[in-house]
This record gives sequence, structure tokens and C-alpha cells, in this order.
Amino acid sequence: MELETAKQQFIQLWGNFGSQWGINRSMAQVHALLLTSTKSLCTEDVMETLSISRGNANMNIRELMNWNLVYKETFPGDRREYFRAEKDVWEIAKRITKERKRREIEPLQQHLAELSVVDGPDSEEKEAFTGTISDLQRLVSRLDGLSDTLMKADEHVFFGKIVQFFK
Amino acid sequence: MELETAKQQFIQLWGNFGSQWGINRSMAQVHALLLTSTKSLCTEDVMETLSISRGNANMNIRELMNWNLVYKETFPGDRREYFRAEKDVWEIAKRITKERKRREIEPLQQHLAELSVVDGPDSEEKEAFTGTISDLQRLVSRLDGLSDTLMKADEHVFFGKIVQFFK
DNA sequence: CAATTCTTTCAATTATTATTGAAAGTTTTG
DNA sequence: CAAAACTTTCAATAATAATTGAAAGAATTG
Repeated sequence: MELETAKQQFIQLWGNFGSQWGINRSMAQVHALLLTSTKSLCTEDVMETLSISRGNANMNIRELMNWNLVYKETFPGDRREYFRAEKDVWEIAKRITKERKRREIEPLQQHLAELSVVDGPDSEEKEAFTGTISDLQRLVSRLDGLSDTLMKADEHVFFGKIVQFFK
Repeated sequence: MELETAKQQFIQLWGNFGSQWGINRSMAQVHALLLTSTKSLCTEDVMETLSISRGNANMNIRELMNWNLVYKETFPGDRREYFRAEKDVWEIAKRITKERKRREIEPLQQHLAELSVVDGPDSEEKEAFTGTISDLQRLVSRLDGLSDTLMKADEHVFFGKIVQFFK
């Protein structure tokens, strides 16, 4: 396969995969484009390569910057903003985890906490419900705790020591 | 909060959360309903409680059975099929992980493998691309391997031993 | 075996989400 | 400070995904 074909296919692949996981297809495609680009690109470049509108390109580049997956760069004598992606895949994984935790897991825990207090007389029904909610709270907290630990561990420790531990 | 209110809110919460993660809102709501129901429910019950159509209820119940999150039950003297959810949250987590692995991670790995072979003369561009793809392959494989390990570990080992290891 | 009861399918519709692109906003330049 | 160059916004539109419900299909019953 030609390099350019491969890059294009990767952009499609990443877009499809992202949209299965609740990430906007264009955002994932912009990310894939910048991830496989050796030089930083301006909005115009992104628009042209992906055949998307200025608004779409701008919005998704900004969103990728909010996720700390893309940085802004400027060059002397050029007024345009250029963008470059974080290339370290371990960093990418850590940052995505961190953001989803902040945006989704923490609010979920908040909501579950509210649901764990139920009024009314004790009953089997009530016990069953509060039991399920607290099981979910424990599960979420523990998976969350694991993600914290993994994010603090560096790649070497993670890929070396820990996996061996389970072998 | 009243028990019935809390259940309804939980159904909404689970539906919203699911749709953020690429799971159909109705499917997540049916799951939440069955998860917090002490008795098994028939299609009619699900339709009425969630105010959804017969087709929608049927399709999502079937899909939840495909995911091994819901079982079919029958009662003598009643021709209808009744449904009951797996209640063990650790089992639920394992089964969701297993299905997403099979449906998404494995095809992703397949696609990445295809992209890792690039024709044409060696170049810095090409090296960069194949490097990024193989980094991604390693990341995906390792996260996947971790999920295997976690699925094999039982709840006690997971929640006890391993977390301590990182403390 | 035909009537009944329940389940499944799927084309049409509705709802949701993403995208466009022109206009407004901002920054830089001479 | 006004023109130029670039960025951002957002109402309108388009694309995608979910839902409906009537009809067809299966299974069960008497």
C-alpha cells in the first residue's frame, strides 16, 4: 500500500472507531490527520485534506486542544495558526482517560451518590435497589482508581512490571 | 427520594451515560430497568414502563441477550417470554469488556496490521507513519492484554491484591 | 389445522447529531 | 485607524441514527 493511501485509510479507520466510542467522527479524523502528519498544519490544510468546512475544522481543532491532544504553533512572518498533535501514544491514552474521567466518570459518581439515598420504609425492593447502586458505585470507583494508578505509572512500569505480575 | 423516583432517575442516568459511550439510549434504559427490577419482565412491561414501541423493546432486549447481560425466562402456563438481567456488576463489566473486545478491538487490530505494511522507498515520512502505527498496535495490544487479565482475575483478586500493589 | 397469542421484521418516520458557510469578531499590519 | 488576514460563531441545513407500528412470521393451543 502506498504511504498516502495508508494515511487516508488510517484517517477513515480512526474516524469510524471514534464514532463507535462517542467521539465525533470529524474530531477523530482531524486527530488522525495531525497524528500522522510530520509537519504542523493550518486550518486551511485540514479543511482541504479532509474536505470539511472551515467551521467544522475550527471547532474540532479547538476541541482537540481542550483535550490536550493538539497544540498551537506559530511561525515568524506567518499570521496563521498551525497545529501539531501529541505523538506519544502513551500520553494520548493518559490524556483521553483523564478527560473522560473528569467529564463523565465524576458526574456519574455524583449522580449515583444522589440515588443511593432512598426514602420510605425498608423493604426487600428497596434493599435490592440500594444494593445495586452501591455495587455500581464500588465498581466505578475501583475502575476509576485503577485508571488513576495507570496514569501515574509511566509506560515502562506499566508495560514491564505490572503485566508480568499477572502472568 | 422515593424508590420509584430513584429507579426512574437511574434509568435516565444509565441511558444518558450509555449514549455518551456509543450504546443506544433505549438499550441502556432497558438494561437499567431490568437491572433494578426484582422480578423478570415481559416485552409488554418494558414497553409500558419506558413508553417505547414493541419493535424497539424487542430489538433492544434481543441485543442485551446477545451481550449476555439479559436472560430469557419462561413460566408454566404463560406463553410470554420474560427477561431478567445479570445482577452481578463484576460479571456485567466483564461481559461488556469481552463483547467490545470481540466487536471492536479485534477488528481494529486487524486494520492496524494491514496499515503497518507500506510500499515505496524508505523515507522519514514513511518511518514516522509506520512508527506511529506500530506504537498504536502496541498500545492497543497491551490495553487489550490488561483487559484479558482483569477478566480472568476474580473480583476478590482484582479489588484486593492488585490495587494494593500500586499503593 | 385454524385460531390465538406472542415475537420479529423492516420501510417509513421522527429525532438527534453533525456540518456548512456566511457573517461577525479579532488581531495584525502599514 | 482602516484595511487585510485570519479565527470564531451560530442559525440553517444535511446526514445519521433511533424509533415506530403495522404486517408477516412462529409457536402453541384446543
